[in-house]
Amino acid sequence: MGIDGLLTFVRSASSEVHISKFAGQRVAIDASSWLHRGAFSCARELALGQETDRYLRFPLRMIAMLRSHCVEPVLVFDGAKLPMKVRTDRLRSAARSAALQRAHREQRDKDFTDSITVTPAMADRLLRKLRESDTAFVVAPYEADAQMVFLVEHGHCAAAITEDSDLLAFRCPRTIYKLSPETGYCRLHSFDDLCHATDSSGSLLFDDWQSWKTGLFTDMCILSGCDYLPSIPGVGLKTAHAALSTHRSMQRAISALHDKFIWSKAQSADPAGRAELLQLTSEHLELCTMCQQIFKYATVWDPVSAALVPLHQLGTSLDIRDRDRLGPLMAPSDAKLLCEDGVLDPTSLQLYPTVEQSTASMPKREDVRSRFFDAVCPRVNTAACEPSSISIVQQNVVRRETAESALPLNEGAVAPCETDTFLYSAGVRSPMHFKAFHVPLSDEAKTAAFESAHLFAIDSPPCLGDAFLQRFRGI
DNA sequence: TACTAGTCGTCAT
DNA sequence: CGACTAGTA
Repeated sequence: MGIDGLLTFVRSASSEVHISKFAGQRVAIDASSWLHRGAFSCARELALGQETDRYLRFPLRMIAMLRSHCVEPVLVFDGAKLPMKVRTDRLRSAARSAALQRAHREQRDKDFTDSITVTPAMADRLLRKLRESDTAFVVAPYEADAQMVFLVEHGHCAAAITEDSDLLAFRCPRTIYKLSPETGYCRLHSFDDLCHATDSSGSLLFDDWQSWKTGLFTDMCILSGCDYLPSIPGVGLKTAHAALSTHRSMQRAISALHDKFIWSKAQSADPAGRAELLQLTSEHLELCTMCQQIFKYATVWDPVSAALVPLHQLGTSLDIRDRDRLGPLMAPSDAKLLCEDGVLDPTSLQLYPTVEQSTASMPKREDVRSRFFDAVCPRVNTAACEPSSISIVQQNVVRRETAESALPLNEGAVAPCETDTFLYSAGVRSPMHFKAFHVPLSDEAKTAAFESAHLFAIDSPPCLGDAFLQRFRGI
């Protein structure tokens, strides 16, 4: 998905350049897309579970190509899945499994390549190569897209290289698409150049660019359907653009689109359904507002402060449920190991198996980080590599179990849950899967729990889209 | 005219 | 993931 058709829509505001335009500068790379392309060279082996690392060739070749033009890459890896994205992820992984089934049956090349999945293990192997070659990297806590935009906006990188149109929705200042591995030519989209974008008849797409720049452009992407939320059936980029051009706000555009949709279904006169339709409209607006927040405040890693921060400064404080939709925070020590050191699986927050073995024999860890951030970040704390407590509690996956005395209760892993009960973890560090136990705690323990700001509970995230779409289709 | 659903290519020999 | 296209309202 991404934003379907967006790159074509704004093509007039992009330009063909050579990558050497960025000579002497750093660029952020969407590492997953390079791993994905690399995996084509060994799709069959990967599908059959055979040992191979040929998928590393392509990314390494691309890195060499960039360096040959004096462009220094910073590879940005995907982190954990955002709760709002489960719908899209589920669709994609279902398609991959289906392809894998067919591949096993019919042994067709196409099915093998369709089944390609970039796994954390593959990312781990690339990360190791990057350390060997002193290549900079960042592991995003959640969306690599948001992380790349942060690096570009804060001047760590001059541009982002990707194939995903979401970077424009994130308002990335400079994005490079279609970088040719052979020639080094590519298509550059500068966000501010969008003010010159025209349609096929040559008229300006974004009149009063300032208002598009500050929000309407992203609103257009959301309304046309993004990874976090499907669109109203029949609404694509053109319609979203037209509605926002006329109405100039998400709220009014949604109202207008709903009216139009309902008119087209010729049911506007039904008085019984009217109240429910109003309800649907306001729910849709709320879902779109959540998407706005993700595109603006998604959780990213700030290499300078060595902390998880929102992509942009949060104007107002959000309630905890809204906050966690942007990507739950985690223990600072975990965030550092994950994002800067790249030694944790983003989903489980467990050390990669291979790394765990080497930690067991207590090797030096100084070479673990990327060169680029050495200057701004302190040394790795080896002690922090020991598996410790979980840092995030996601109530919808908590399996409530009775506490048993035999279980080792790690320090710190406490989250306020009910009045007198706290969730106390048993040392599993994944924000997505873990066991927790209801344990009554002493007052001191409660105080300690509240004082550890990084420990908290979140409500079950909604699986967006499905129910919403069904209700629309039911009209 | 615009949206949709489907197909194809991404590597690399 | 995007690009491209034939089919549809």
